[in-house]
Amino acid sequence: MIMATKRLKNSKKASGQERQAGIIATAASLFAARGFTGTTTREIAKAACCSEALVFKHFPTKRALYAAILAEKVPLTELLTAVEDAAKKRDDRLVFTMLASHRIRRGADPTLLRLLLFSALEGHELSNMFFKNQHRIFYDYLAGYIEQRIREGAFRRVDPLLAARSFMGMLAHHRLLHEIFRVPSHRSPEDCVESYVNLFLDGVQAGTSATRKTRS
Amino acid sequence: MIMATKRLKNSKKASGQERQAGIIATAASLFAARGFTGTTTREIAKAACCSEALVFKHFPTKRALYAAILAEKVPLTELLTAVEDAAKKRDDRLVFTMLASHRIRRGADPTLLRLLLFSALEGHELSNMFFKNQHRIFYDYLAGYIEQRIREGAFRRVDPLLAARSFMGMLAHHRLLHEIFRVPSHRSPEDCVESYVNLFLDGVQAGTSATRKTRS
DNA sequence: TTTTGGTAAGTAATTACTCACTCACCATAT
DNA sequence: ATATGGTGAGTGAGTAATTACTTACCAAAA
Repeated sequence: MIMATKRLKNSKKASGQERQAGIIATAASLFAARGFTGTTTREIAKAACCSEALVFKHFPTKRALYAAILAEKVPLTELLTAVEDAAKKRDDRLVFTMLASHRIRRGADPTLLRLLLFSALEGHELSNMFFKNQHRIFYDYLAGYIEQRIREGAFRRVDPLLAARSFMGMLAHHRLLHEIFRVPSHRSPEDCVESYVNLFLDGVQAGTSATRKTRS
Repeated sequence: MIMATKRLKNSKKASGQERQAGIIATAASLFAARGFTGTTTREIAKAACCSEALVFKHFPTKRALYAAILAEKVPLTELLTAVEDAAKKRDDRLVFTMLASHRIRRGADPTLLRLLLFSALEGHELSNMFFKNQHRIFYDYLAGYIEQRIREGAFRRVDPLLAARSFMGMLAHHRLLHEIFRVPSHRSPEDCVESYVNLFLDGVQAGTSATRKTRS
């Protein structure tokens, strides 16, 4: 999880932007591993293979470096356009499976989840924005989709926001168990995704005319 | 959340046990609020209305004090016997509603949840035990109940453990949103509990002969 | 030569933890 | 009644190490 940014021995200097990006990446994994108060600027410098002074040349304070990390946007356009495509075809199963697979997959990196939780627990001011970009965007989108499917009669009349949160809750809890609490899994990620999607879709489709694909 | 242990002005000394319990309670709320590395022994002493030296008379190190907090058991017998009662009557709705209401309720104290998350993120050795006592006990019990109901034909053939985690995931996510990320709620706790229980029961009862109580 | 990338060696403040030391209280011997 | 000595509760003033951050300076490009 923590890895030093190796620098080539013969190239003495890196460009300013490279260095800055390197420091951000290195610090992000340290903050994710140990939290804000648990990480020292000395550790960051050492892991980034430079002096503490250089870190402070790029970022006025430790908090500013932390804020720069939280403010970084994760590109999600690829996933969202693919989901949008499935949504247009009204392929409920695919929509939910894609979202679930994006969160639950083999070798998932717990860094962002840990950053998210640490920032919220430690009460950083940018925590809310980070939460919105990383998490809320999913269940807000999902709530919109569910609302539409209810109007179309494909789902029963549930509270769309609560239903979306329920589904995201299953996924978040799953990640919490395995990535944070280190609970060993007795099923493959794909099996888990399928189970969660089945459970949820059966819940929202109960009593409607929607056909459920049978499982083996 | 954080409150100093007030001592009466005329009674100069407290008994050893009282002091120890007071320090534990005070430190627990501080650790929950700011984490282990984010809390100083000076703050703990000040909040407990005594000197730092006295804190170290009771606990050899800061970590030992933290460990004493995590090792404390929360009495859950009252809830579990009540749930056991509903389980005997095969009142599925009541079983799930009681468990959900215990987690989601007005004025719920986020202290234990914060301690749980902080201890896991910061990687304390006792974190697993704390997790087991605080959380795992619920979904392990629930998994057993679900397994039984499947055998009885009341629930469809789902993976009991995954199903139990799904339900607990809805609740954990709900608490995370409101108690940690401070997302305002648009529904009452009771409404949320009802929605979650309905959604879940419809999911596991789909295709069985189980009757679902209609909602307004 | 000026700008840029980089650092060694500081600083004052804070950290967990220790030590030498009171003080109140209480049973018992005088 | 009162002096005696023991004990547990409690603390002020430290300690060495670590913290975030600064200053003065250097070397290699441009």
